[in-house]
Formats: sequence, structure tokens, C-alpha cells
Amino acid sequence: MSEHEHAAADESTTEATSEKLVELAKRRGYFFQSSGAYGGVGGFYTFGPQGASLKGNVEDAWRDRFAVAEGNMEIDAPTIMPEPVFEASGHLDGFDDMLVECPDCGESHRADHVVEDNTEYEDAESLPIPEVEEVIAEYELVCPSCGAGLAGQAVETFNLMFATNIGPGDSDPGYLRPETAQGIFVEFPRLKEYARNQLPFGVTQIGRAYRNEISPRRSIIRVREFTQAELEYFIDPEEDDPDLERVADVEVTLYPAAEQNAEDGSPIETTIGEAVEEGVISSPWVAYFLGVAKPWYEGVGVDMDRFRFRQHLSGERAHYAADCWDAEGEIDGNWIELAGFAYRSDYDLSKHEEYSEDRFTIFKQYDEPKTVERATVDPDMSYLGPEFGGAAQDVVDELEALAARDREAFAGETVAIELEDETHEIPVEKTGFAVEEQTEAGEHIVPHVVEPSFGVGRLVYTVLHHAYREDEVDGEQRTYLALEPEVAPTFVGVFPLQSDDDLETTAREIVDDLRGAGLSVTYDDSGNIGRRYRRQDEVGTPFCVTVDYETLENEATTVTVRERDTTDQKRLPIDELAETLSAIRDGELAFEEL
RNA sequence: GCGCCGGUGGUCUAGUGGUAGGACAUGAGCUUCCCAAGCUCAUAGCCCGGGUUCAAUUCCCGGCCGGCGCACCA
Repeated sequence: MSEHEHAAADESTTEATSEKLVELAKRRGYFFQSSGAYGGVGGFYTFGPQGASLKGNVEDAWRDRFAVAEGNMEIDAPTIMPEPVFEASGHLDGFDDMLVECPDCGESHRADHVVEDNTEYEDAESLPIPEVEEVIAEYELVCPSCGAGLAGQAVETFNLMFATNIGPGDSDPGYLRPETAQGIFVEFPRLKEYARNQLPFGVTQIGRAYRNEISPRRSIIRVREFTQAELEYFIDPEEDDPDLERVADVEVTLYPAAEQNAEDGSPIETTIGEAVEEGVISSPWVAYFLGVAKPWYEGVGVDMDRFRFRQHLSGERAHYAADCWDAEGEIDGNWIELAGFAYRSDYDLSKHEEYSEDRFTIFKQYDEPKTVERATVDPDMSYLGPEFGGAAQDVVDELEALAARDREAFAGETVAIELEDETHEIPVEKTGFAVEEQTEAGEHIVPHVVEPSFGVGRLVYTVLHHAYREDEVDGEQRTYLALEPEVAPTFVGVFPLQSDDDLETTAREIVDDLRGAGLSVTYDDSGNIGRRYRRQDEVGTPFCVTVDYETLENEATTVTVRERDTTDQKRLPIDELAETLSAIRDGELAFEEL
């Protein structure tokens, strides 16, 4: 401990921490509402100098762990994509909300829900708007809140995607992606080439996504433009298993659906290995990434006492997702979603396979080639052409289909095909019908995808919140951010003890030296030394170096290094400074060991 | 989107039908010299639009923004 009075910070976080943090963030440049000069705009935040740096460091840490260390590729796709992409992804329809407002009490309700709850319609969301309005009138549906009639009220759609136009005019609509993942799925046909058509492989992307939220809330937690770090891990569901050994011993707090539904349910403490064995986590792939994520979250500074993995309840899960877990962090008593881990099966790639001309499949070679007997046709176009004119190609398609499903149809002299309700007799000899043995080397499969999807802004907020501390030093109140050195915006502050040319010169030399070693350094020579320490405490700088008169007396050999959380000080030789501090930053050395 | 409450220097806030005061922060100087010290000076503010009024930061209406509740959150 320091020679100074130093109170413990255990009880430092209170309900009001969020308020204090938001104020600090604004004042010190972590984040603030955007476009303030024009009245501000809801749901958009700017990361200031400190925040941008912290966010960048968090992203770098994520990249190191989820791309580099896992051997995955990273891409950077556009945020705007054309309409067909979102027709395929389902966002154009599925992201639509139908809202109807009560004329009496003013409450807005999901029109499709009102219809589904009170009629025999089961999928009201797929009905066109006018029809929903008709149904509401016909059944004389009422407001769920106050009971007033809703007939005659306009049903309005609200799509959470931001729309724009690509190029001049409005003939080519585009949308800002509502999740960064879409860029990975869309580029899959090319990405699989880079993976040399071998499963499994993973692709990451860190980037912005946009949702035109009806009501952005709670500072930076729910915004309209946000950064996601996503990994799409493509696997062959029949062949690929994760290396669970590597994470089996990771201890986790799990909050399974069963516990959430139980009267007195509560989160359970277990390990990844046990959770998989006991079937708590059904997908080993999801389990694997939970096991990777937990230590990573700890490393960037999330308080593990306020962290858990919560399983989605069946109702909140997308229909295609077999199992889904969220990473959650606690903020002032509320659990907020930090990441989602979903086993999405082949949903995304199948949709694009269906909507796009491109192939979203992987060719999977059999161990042994298979020999199959197959009926084929090779029609004589010099006959079919003149005979059927423009319909000739349709005839060929029909013949191919017929050969595949009923080769007996070709047993006679002629074969009958149905074309637009007419039956045509075609001489079999003109069809080139044959039954051949073919060898198949493999098949095209649609990979399944495991998706760990991280919210970066929310994580930055959580890291700041969990790092917020208040204590007392020498009877003076102090506020500081106990940020992990790996992510702190500034790693070291360098000060001359007071205004003095010699002290300042030496201090500036040290700044250059440390920056040359790749450290993030700030220099400050204003006012009192204590004030400068507090300033750095408040932005979370882990270390401060002070040049004093002892430094000068000994021909500039040693300086004071002060640690943020304890305010302890040690004297270090200047020429070892860069090396020692780098080692501390990289976790190879602890300040106490000096 | 609805309801309630709110919006005053960078931050936090006092106050007013006659254009505003404090604290902290910031900058300069003096002083001091290892934990927000002192003194002097300086910079800097009534969210936007309309209305009422001789006069609006203040009252009224609308908007924007924020907090909370409801709804929403693929």
C-alpha cells in the first residue's frame, strides 16, 4: 500500500454510477451525444478522443483473440447493400413492424399481434397492410390497453432499416445493414474460395450497423448506429466438432432457460466441459465460443462478478436458431446484452442460395466416389426447335425432370409430357434418353454457421462502468477508472515535477523515448503535480512518470513511477523505463514486483 | 410513438417578465513543490421556432433533445 491514506473502493459503485459515468464521459472525452451544435440527434453518439482510443483498443483485443488466435479471416464489407440482399436475409419483411395507435388512450400496439391474439389468423405479419386494417374492422378489435375500438385506425409500417438510394433517382434502393454479419454471408461464394473450399473456417468483421430504433435509450446502450464485432464460423454439421478440450476448464456463470422459468431459479456456476456433458449447453460449438469469450471479457476489464451467460427463452429465439446464449453484463442492477452466441444452422446461406444466382454451398468430397445409375436426356434440338418454337427450352426442362423422376415414361415409342395443360407426344428417339452409370465424387452442402456477435459500444460502456471507482487519498476524494492497461487510452503520463526548464527537457526526452517504444503517452506540465495525477486517474491512465530534482542530481538517471489504483510510487532508472513499462502492459510483469 | 418530468458557461447547478450568479474545470501570471493548495486576472451560458408583451431565459404553443414508465428491441 501507499504511504498515503488509501481507502478501499469496494462500495464505490452505486446506483448513480451510470449518471456519474455519463457526466465523466462527456467531460473527459469518452463519449457524448452527436450533433449537439444542432440540437442533438437521438440515438447517435460520438466517441471522443479517449473513447475512440478505448474502443479501438477493445477492437484490437477482439481481433487478436477471435480472428488472429483462432486462425480466422477478417473482412471489411460496405455498410450499404442493395435491396435484394435484404429480401434474401428476411430483413425487408421481417424487420417491419405494423403499428396501430389507439384513438382513445394513444397507446401504440403491434397490429399483427392484436390480430393474432384475437382472431384465428396465425401469421398476421405476412398480410398486406390494407388487409390487416380490414381484419381489425371486421372483427371489431379493440385496444388491449383501454378497450377502445381500433376499427378505422390506420396501420402504419415501420421498418427498422435505414433506407437510401444508390445512384441518382430512386430506382435502385439500398439499405444500411442492420447487422454487420450480412456482409459476410453475401460474400460467402468468394470467401469460400479464400478458404480453399475447406470447412470449417471462420470470417470476422468489425464494423458499423444501423437500426432506426423507435426509441433509443440509456445513453450509449441502445443507439441507432453501433459497432459490432462478429464472427461467422462455417462448419459441416456432420463432420466438424470444436476442440472443447481447450476451454473445458473455463469457469462460467450460466443462466439456463429452465432456471429462468423456474420459480426460484438462479444462475449456476459450472465449467464449459461440465455444461456440455450435462446438456446444459446443447451445441458444443456455442459452448466452445462461450469458453473463448469469458476469459476475453475478463481480460478487457469486465467484472466477472457482474457477468453471466443467459440462454434465450424459446420465445425470444429466432425460429432457425437451435440454441442461443447471450453474454450479459450488469449495469446498475440491470443486465444488458453484450454478445449473442447463436447456432444459426444453414438459415442464412440457404436464403442467399435461394435468392441469388451464386452458389452458397461447399463441395464435400466423399471418402469413396459413389456410382449411381442416372437417367439422362440429350434432346435433338433440330427436331424440338421447329416443332415447339419458343417453347422448345421448356420441353427440354420438362424432359429432364421427367427422366429424373420416372424413367419408365420413356419405355415406349413416344413419351408424353405436360406443357401448359397440353399433352405432347414426343418420339423417344428424339429425346436422347439414356440410362448411364455416373460416378459422383461428392455433394454440395450448405454449411451451418455458428455466430458469436459482440456489441462493441455496449462493451466499452460496461468496461467503463465496471472500472469506475471512488476512493480517498490523503483525505481528498478521488475518482478514477481502473481500466486494464491493455485497453486504457493512455498508458503513461509523463510530468516534470514543476515548471523548470531542466525538468521539462528531461521529461520531454522521456516522452519521445516511450513513444518510440510504442507506448501511448501524454505529457502534462500544468499546475500542481497532484492535479495532474488526478486528471490521469480520471481518464484511467495506469501509470505516471514524474521527473524530479533527484533525477537531475544523479545526472538524469532515475524517475518516479506511480501506479494508478494504489497511488504507490517506485523509482526506476530512465533507461529501463520503456522496457519495464512495455512488459507491464503486455502482462509479463507486475508493478508490485518492481 | 404515447404519458410524466426536465433543458442556464466545458461540467454541475442558483435564479429572474427588464439579458444572469456560484462551484468545479480550462487558460495566463505569481507563489509552492510528489497527490485536486493559495492569490490575481481571463475565457465562457439561458436548446430551437412561433405567440403574448413596450420588453421573454422566465408565460403560452409547437419542435428538438434527455431521463423515467408504457410499447418496441429480427
